[in-house]
Amino acid sequence: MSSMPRVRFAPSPTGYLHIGSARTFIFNWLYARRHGGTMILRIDDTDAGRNTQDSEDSIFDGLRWLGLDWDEQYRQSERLDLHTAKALAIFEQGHAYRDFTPQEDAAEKAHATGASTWLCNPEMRELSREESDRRAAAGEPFVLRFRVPREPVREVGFEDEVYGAQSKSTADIEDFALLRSNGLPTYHMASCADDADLGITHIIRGQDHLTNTFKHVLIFEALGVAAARFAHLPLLIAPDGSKLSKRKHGPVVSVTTYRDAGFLPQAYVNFLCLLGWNPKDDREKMSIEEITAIFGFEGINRSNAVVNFSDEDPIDPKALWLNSQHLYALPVETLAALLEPWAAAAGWTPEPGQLLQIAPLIQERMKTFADFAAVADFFFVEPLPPYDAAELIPQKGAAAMAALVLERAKQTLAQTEFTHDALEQALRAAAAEIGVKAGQMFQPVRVAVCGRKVAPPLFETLAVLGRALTLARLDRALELVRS
RNA sequence: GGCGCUAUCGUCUAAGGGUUAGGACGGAGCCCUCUCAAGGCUCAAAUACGGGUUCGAAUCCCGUUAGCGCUACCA
Repeated sequence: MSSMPRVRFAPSPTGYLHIGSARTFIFNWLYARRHGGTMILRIDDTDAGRNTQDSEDSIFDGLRWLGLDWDEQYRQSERLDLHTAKALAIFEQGHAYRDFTPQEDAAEKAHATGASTWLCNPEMRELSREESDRRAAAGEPFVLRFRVPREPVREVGFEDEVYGAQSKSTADIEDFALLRSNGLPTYHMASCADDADLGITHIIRGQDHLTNTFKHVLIFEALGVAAARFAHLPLLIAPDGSKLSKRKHGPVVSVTTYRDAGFLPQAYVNFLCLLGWNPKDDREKMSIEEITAIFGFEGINRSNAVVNFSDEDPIDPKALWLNSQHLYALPVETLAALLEPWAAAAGWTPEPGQLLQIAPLIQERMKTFADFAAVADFFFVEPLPPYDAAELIPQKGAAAMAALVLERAKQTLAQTEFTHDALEQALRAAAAEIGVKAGQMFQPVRVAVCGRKVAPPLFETLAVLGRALTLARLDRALELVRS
């Protein structure tokens, strides 16, 4: 009987929610939800100097926007006693020692060893317990270092759920710090103590921690606890192959960018999932429920994934397409409701029910909500923004034809029922009567009513706009074409 | 420098000894059509390089190259 998995996402609050972090959260979340396990959010705020409340808030905001939740929450800084106690336990077991080398000298000595890797300072590693205690009692500052097994050297290994069997010689692992000279635990110490204490069963995190894992295995051993299972995720990288960084790549790495760009959270989650994971069939557009149903480590690949943005366009084209697919699949009622804040942002106040009428006309003409204002303006703006009178002139026609068509349209529309079928029938008949092609009839009307040639289908649009507004705009177009 | 990881169309990826190396985005073209979209169809586009193993290698092994990561009293 295996117990339910317990997984955690452990961000350090030093900036906004990074898309790579969001993806790590999602993969943890998927694993937990797939297996009926527990999702834990742990704020790794042991680096007091760099943590900010703003950052923490933006992480929460980002996760909430993505529609993600968690079952337990901890703050690492509130668990310092635990970390220190565990570090001391390791020390008492003889798996760690005090290093009294002043911080300034340490770097120098590490460099002095030349090209080869700094492993330890034998002088400190071999210090007798008596002397160590004496100097500590005298108040001399020290860092507590893990005593990596050296004689004999041995292999440290673990089985990664994604990368397979991993092993590394202790000859290549330095005596890393557990406690800083100010008494605070390092990341390695705090993280392992918490993972052990919280009963984390699967540590799912970025591949940048793959080599750190050997140290963590050593810590778990020294703590006398069974290590969690590990699953490392390929990293998200920039088109030039470099790691995505806030400093270098700016807004591209922030989840809020996609929210503000009018993405649907479920679409962005879908996009993130497809970076480094695939369902093994040809599905692309998937709901998070569908993904949860089949998520597993087998589907995760091992090479880093490029987020395909450019200087001209910070949005990955595939993310955009995926968003459009989710958008097109929305029920119109849902779409209409989601449009409200975007209408408000554009300064428009839709009539009750108006968005519901408009939604189906523009649904397949938006990639994101950011397109809404440009696509739907003529439904709300009166009078229309100025447009070039030349736009009113039909294909293979002249200004005279424009005037003729518009005049005839005006007469026709003054007495036609404003429904799709009636409008189409009447306008086609009108075109035939004055001897122009249907397109030569429709285009000037479209421009008169929408202010441009590119717009939703004409009859639906007219039906929504209504007779009064349509006739008023036709009048204005006539003035324009005659002047 | 040391150690670790990775390498399939421009990008995301499938194929894990036998396929014309598949799909998707993006690009090009055609169809549909009242414009624009959406949709349908077609085309161009990849196994980093070199050695093995094997009847047969994208796939297994070795090397090279490249990229990434770790190498802090950051996380």
